[in-house]
Amino acid sequence: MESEAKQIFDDYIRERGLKGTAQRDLILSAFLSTEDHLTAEDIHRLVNDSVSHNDFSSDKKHGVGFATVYRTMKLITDSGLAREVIFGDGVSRFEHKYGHPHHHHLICNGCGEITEFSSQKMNEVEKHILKKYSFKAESHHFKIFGLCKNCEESRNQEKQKKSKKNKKMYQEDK
Amino acid sequence: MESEAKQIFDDYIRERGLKGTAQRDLILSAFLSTEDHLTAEDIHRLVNDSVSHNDFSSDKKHGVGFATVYRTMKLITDSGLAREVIFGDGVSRFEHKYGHPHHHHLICNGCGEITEFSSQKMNEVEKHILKKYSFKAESHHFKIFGLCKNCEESRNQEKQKKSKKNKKMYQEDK
DNA sequence: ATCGAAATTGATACTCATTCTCAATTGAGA
DNA sequence: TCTCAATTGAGAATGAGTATCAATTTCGAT
Repeated sequence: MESEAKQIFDDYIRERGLKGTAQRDLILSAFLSTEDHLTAEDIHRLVNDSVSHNDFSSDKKHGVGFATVYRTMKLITDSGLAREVIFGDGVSRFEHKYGHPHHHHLICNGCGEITEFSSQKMNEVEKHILKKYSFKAESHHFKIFGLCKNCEESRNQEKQKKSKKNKKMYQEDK
Repeated sequence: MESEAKQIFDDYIRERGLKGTAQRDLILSAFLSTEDHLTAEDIHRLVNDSVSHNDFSSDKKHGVGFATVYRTMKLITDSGLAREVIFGDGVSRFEHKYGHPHHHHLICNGCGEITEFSSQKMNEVEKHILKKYSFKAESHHFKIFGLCKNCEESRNQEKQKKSKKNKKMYQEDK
């Protein structure tokens, strides 16, 4: 649960002689509040929106800064609660690691939806590859980009409408 | 072969009403000259080094600019000769696509060595996943980060040497 | 071979995510 | 409470990649 995660972070902070702060609490809570794959900007927004809604802090002059979000997400990642994922669009995202066994991702190029999957068979194939190349894995990630069911269907409908405008078309390798 | 690739690029250029230029030739040649996974900076260096060695162009005032490298690599990618690969270190790399069937990567965190692999079994597992989620793949990429055999061995040796230097140690009461 | 419209180029300014710097503030152990 | 190291926010800095633009080059039409 969320409180377990907070305990883990708290332990991590104390073990290192670091300090607990209101900002770190806010950022961790924001991160834990959803299962989404959040960017630093997402977290920054979540945190500052929630702060402005809390009137107990009406004397607060500043929101939480971007630098603090980045710094804290690094701590949360190092504590083992988060994993950084890179989908190649130039922005890092953070996903839950605690209580979330390793998985891979389907990323929809249409709507951006992210679906997680895992496969025992794939793990076995990977193990075989690693042995073959005498490679010691530290992390691994299979990403499949494409179209989710919904986006594929709506794209087909668009195609029918625009079917006269077929200009550019080259084949993918297969 | 290299000439076939150049023909493909030439065709691509002409089909689009674009122009052939010395810079584009240089950049394509640099890209084709190696099987490495090159960054834009790598290509920029390769191109400008080779130019300075060619005395036929001693009246040339400028080398090929970074912008031209980026622009041309985009063309080469669009022509189907290159594929952009993102290893998550903040820099894009380009690898051969023409004549190189799809594959995945082992990336050594120690020396940076990149090993390519492919697996029919993995393709089958992927096909199964795609069906399960009704997902239409457009691209996919399995990356495994870790240590190659050499780096793993030298890391173990280092560990043995430094095994006495364990100073900092906080109690782990759990 | 020349002409000229259109494409291309290099330099440079810019964007954008992320990191760094630093003075001011804050947390927590003594 | 005191003290001092850790933390903070603001803004500067970084670094990869893109956009802008005047000058240059290409290439098909003449």
